[in-house]
Amino acid sequence: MVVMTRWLDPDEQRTWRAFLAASRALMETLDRELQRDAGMPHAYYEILVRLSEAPQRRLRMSELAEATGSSRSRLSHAVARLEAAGWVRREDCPTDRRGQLALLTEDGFATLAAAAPGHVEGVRRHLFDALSPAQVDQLRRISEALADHLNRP
Amino acid sequence: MVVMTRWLDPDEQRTWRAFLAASRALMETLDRELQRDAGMPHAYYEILVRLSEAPQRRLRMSELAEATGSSRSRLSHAVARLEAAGWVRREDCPTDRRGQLALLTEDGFATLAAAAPGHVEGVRRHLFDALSPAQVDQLRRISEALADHLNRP
DNA sequence: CGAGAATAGTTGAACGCTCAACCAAAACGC
DNA sequence: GCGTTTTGGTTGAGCGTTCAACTATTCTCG
Repeated sequence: MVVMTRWLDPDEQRTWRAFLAASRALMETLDRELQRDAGMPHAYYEILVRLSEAPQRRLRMSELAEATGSSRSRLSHAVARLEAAGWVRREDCPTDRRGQLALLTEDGFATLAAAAPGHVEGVRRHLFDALSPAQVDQLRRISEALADHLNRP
Repeated sequence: MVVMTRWLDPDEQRTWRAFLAASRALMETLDRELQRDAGMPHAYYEILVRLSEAPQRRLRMSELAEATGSSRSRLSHAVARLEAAGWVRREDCPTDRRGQLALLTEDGFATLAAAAPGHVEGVRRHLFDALSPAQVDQLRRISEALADHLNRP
């Protein structure tokens, strides 16, 4: 059966391209800043953040993957690099012999603490400073609706 | 001089993380679909789109880079691959001997035409179907403000 | 005009991500 | 209990991006 494409009208087209350009530019800017100032990509920073917030600064690999919205494979590669940098260590999971825990080292915590102010400042300058309080609220609702929608079975 | 970090308040934190998760998930979903259905990443699809819209389906490399929000290096590598696939060809620029034109081949156009309906459907399903018309409008204004802000000198 | 600066584009190495294949341990089902 | 399936995680190859270095042309202006 032939299904007609629901093309985008000019408004939708404009919205989609603006969103594409803005989100890409924002991410690239933050990524570049973090790479320059802390020597790590944003994805790695996020891993350190999640570990730092976890009880005992340790998480199962699968939980960490879930928390950072990453594939298991990506996380596995990333943790390998973070381990080589001395910022993360792996431990066997005591309750499941398949499992691995990733834990943030003192070094990793210190590196994160050093990187955080600059990065947060970047998020504020590049994102929040451009938006009114009402827009921030709108963006939150939009993003949550979107994330919800994408996670539907 | 010591500058106090302007940390994110809980609302901002929530907004930032939601935006991060949503935009990443959206891009990954569309990228995966395009890779599966058309054998190219979203970035390459965008290059073909821009070329298809240009007069005579050809653009200077630097204009193409600008239009797709890409670095010259990235574009150079990308066009090399697209050329190998037979979707794009390079030509010398007649007015500037440093310059190169990228032009969309018939094959490239056909491939784009075949990929477009599926991709547009994906954008609609994953993005617009999740939002009210008011939210679409809000997202456009937010994205344009953001892009503007990021381009300020 | 001519020297220096700016612009256009390419290249190669290093890095991060994806995908598919894989191994090991746990959970399930009869 | 034991084969099957599912889950947790890793691995290596291939691809796309970044960054810095580089060549070649054009622009600037004293």
